[in-house]
Amino acid sequence: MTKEYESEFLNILNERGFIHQCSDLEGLDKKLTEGPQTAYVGYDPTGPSLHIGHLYTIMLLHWFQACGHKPISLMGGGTALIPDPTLKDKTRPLLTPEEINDNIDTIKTVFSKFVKYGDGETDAVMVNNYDWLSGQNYIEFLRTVGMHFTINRMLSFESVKMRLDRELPMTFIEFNYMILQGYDFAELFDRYGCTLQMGGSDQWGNMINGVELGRKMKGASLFALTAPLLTTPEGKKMGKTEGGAVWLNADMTSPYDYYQYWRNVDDVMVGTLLRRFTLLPMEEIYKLDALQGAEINEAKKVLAFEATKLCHGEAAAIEAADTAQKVFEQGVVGDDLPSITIDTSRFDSGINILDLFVETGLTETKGEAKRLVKGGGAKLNDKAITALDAAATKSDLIDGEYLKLSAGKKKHALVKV
RNA sequence: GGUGGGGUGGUCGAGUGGUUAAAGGCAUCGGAUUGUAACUCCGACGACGAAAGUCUACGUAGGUUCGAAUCCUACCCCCACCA
Repeated sequence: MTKEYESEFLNILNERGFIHQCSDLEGLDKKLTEGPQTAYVGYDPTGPSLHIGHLYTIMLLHWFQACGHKPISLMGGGTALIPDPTLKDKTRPLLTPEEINDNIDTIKTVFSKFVKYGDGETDAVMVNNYDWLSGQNYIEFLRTVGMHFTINRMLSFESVKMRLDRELPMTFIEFNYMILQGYDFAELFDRYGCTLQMGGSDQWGNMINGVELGRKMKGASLFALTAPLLTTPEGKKMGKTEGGAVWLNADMTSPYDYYQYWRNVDDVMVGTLLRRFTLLPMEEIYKLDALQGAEINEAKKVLAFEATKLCHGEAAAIEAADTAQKVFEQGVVGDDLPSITIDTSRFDSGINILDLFVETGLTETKGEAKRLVKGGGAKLNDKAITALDAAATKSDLIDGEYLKLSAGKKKHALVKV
């Protein structure tokens, strides 16, 4: 394949499908060949963990570092205090600083799996914009930063226009979001000589503000680069599953569930996902992407394994793959299934099967468990449960050690004594 | 501040005194099919209960009524126009 760009970084991004928009591709390309650069991606800690939807920008940071540059992960501890109006038709409820700090703490642990932090020249750093936003003096801020923004231009941004066009309310606090985000870029330029901001394509408007502000305030030549948002063929956002988001923190989405998420993606997404979320060489990806029909399952296994390995480590990925193989291909019990442990004495009078479904987390409520039984999707040791008042007894224990409960064909859990 | 409109289940959106746990769509969950895919079809879809049934729910709080999401009062919030 011919190289389209001078810089290794852009070539990698290009062949892996990460380039959507750029403020100045040629200029950036040139800049990247001049030596180590610094780039950042901002994350709003509005949830307790990052999910798959954030992953592709983390990959951007990964590749950036892999190409000999310095990545910055910016925690929006300050901007999270301000609701981001982008692509939303309602104002997000305000978070408290405590909630935000808790979120940052759990989010932090994820990043170190994808980028290397430290004090070296190309080691990543993590910063929190609360540090420079919280102490801002309103009048001073308006004079130094506010002067550079015209309302005319702000009104033309998609995020604002959409609200106005649809006659939905947009509050003043939301209106300020883009200014603060723009200011981050200028600040990071000062602090780290950071000249590139990367992000999802939904952030384009916000990012462009940073580029312009940096030029106006600092005379800096800054770049913005966005990656296309991931959507399913039907245009739905990826990263959601029955239980909600697929989280990157292991205690919120287990490595096994994480593996299963990738294992079950839509056929047509496999190639795209392999490019974006694995580190496999491109030749290998081309090969996998060329598979047809049922063979695509092999590509999905590779995808699931590689993605899990990247996020949770090789050992966890092997275990998840092993369990999946046992459960789905051999029909035996895998070690990595979710499990609970209960006291043997509870078997003496039999345990209500519906309670067990709730306790294992396979269903949220007993009502849901009941529906499952009625619909024929509830199984105990792979045998369908037909009675709503069924009870599990000691004789149901396999090898006297455990029970296997299933909700549908794909969700299983173990009850151990 | 004034006038008018509006706040319904995860979401969108019907419903203006009883048969309304509340139409319909979407989302979700199961089943059939299949490749642990997509499409399609079928079923389920407030909680508790084996069931009968009980409880909770239509912005909040009271009230009228045998009976209210539906009527009245106050309050909160949103929208539009006016000031």
